[in-house]
Amino acid sequence: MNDVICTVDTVLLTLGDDGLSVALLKREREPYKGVAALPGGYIHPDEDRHGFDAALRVLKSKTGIDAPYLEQLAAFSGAARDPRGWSLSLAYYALVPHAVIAAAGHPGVKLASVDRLPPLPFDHATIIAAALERLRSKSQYSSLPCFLVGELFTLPQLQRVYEALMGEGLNKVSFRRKMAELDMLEAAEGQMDASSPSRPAQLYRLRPQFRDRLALLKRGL
Amino acid sequence: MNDVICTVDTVLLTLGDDGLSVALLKREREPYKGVAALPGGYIHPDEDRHGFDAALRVLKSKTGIDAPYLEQLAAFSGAARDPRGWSLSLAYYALVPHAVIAAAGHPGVKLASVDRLPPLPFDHATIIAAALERLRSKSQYSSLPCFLVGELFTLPQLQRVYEALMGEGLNKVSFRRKMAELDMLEAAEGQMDASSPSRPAQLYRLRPQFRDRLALLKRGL
DNA sequence: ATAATAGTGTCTATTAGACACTATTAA
DNA sequence: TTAATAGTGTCTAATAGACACTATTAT
Repeated sequence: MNDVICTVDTVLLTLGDDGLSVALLKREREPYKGVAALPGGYIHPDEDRHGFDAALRVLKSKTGIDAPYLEQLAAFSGAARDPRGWSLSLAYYALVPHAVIAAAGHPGVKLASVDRLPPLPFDHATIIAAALERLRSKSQYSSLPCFLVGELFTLPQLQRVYEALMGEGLNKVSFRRKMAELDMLEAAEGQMDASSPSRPAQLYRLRPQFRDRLALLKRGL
Repeated sequence: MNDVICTVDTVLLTLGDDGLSVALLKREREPYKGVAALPGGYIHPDEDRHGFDAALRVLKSKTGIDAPYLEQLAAFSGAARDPRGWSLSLAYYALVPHAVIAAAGHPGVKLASVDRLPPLPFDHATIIAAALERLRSKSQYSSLPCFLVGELFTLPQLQRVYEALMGEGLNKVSFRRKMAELDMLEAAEGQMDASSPSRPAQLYRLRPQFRDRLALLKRGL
């Protein structure tokens, strides 16, 4: 009908020791064989019910990660982006806690700090830039950053995540007011200690209704 | 390679006498021949440099409209949305002043109020709903609504457009403070009168640098 | 002058941030 | 006890909205 190469690419983001990082994999085939690239693959019309399914399948098969926060980013298309011909990539982005990547432990998956990306094939650098912009923008007014922390977390931890994403310090009182306004957290009865030579902080978890959708603020941040 | 049907669909929006409206066209071919649908068509890999180009071409050929505000909305894909098979539609949305549609004057183009849409083929109702959500959301913190008015407009007119999109009245003083903060308007030297049996309002136009990109508010409207 | 809407000055209410103070743990 | 960080009360600053007043036109 019309010979468009249809693929999905996924920007899998996590927050590790050297900040926000993307999962990259060495390509197994030409073009760009051996070059680190976003986990991606062809859409399988006989297997994937829709694009979202395809992104889930690709993530699972290439990184071992199962049910992350996953959202369509945009479609990237054109004659110039792939040497094989006119192509269209459905780009998705996913957020996972750092521990989840370690636990999945797929061999080829390497994390690269978004501030020190290697040269990337196709328009993958553009796709990552778009994902970062989306993540940072949505972090201003939603619970999106919660998907970068584990199931249990403290408010100071969460605030540090927001601060890392938005690149600026946040007022503690305002931050807590906003989290209360979002009304998405519930206190766990345990307490934090481990790392702290100081007062332990209350642990929280996401309330069930916000584990697969976002809580939104009226007036940002 | 993989047999995915690749199309573009465009949600062309305008603000007319009965509120926000979408341009619909009767389909010339099966499936759904004769049914009103979004202007759309196949991607032409030999002709379109990328998806955006395809959307421009489709809009021009089906509605006669030339250089509207045009932005990618999302990709809609899957096995179930088109009886012909697994398909992927790149959806774009466009904003134009009402007068532009009249001036283009393509025969088959009908405007339907978004509150009274006819039954639509494929997932076009979903696509329109997504476009409206995007438009309303971006209107909260950007100059997007300016693309629904003509080249010259008054602040009261612009405020009415914002109010129509957001479905609520806005404070006049705050609205004007925000427009000043956006710093995107320049006064035209003429004055408005025509319709008014009262004081004429100052005419404004978009400053050149905002004619093809958005001005953004820090803290929403 | 009157009616009608444009445009502004200013007061009040709401929201965000600064800052300090109390709380709770480990050593 | 001290050091360190969690958590909160409260004052101040910034922003948004209410409201009324002046401005400019047609009749």
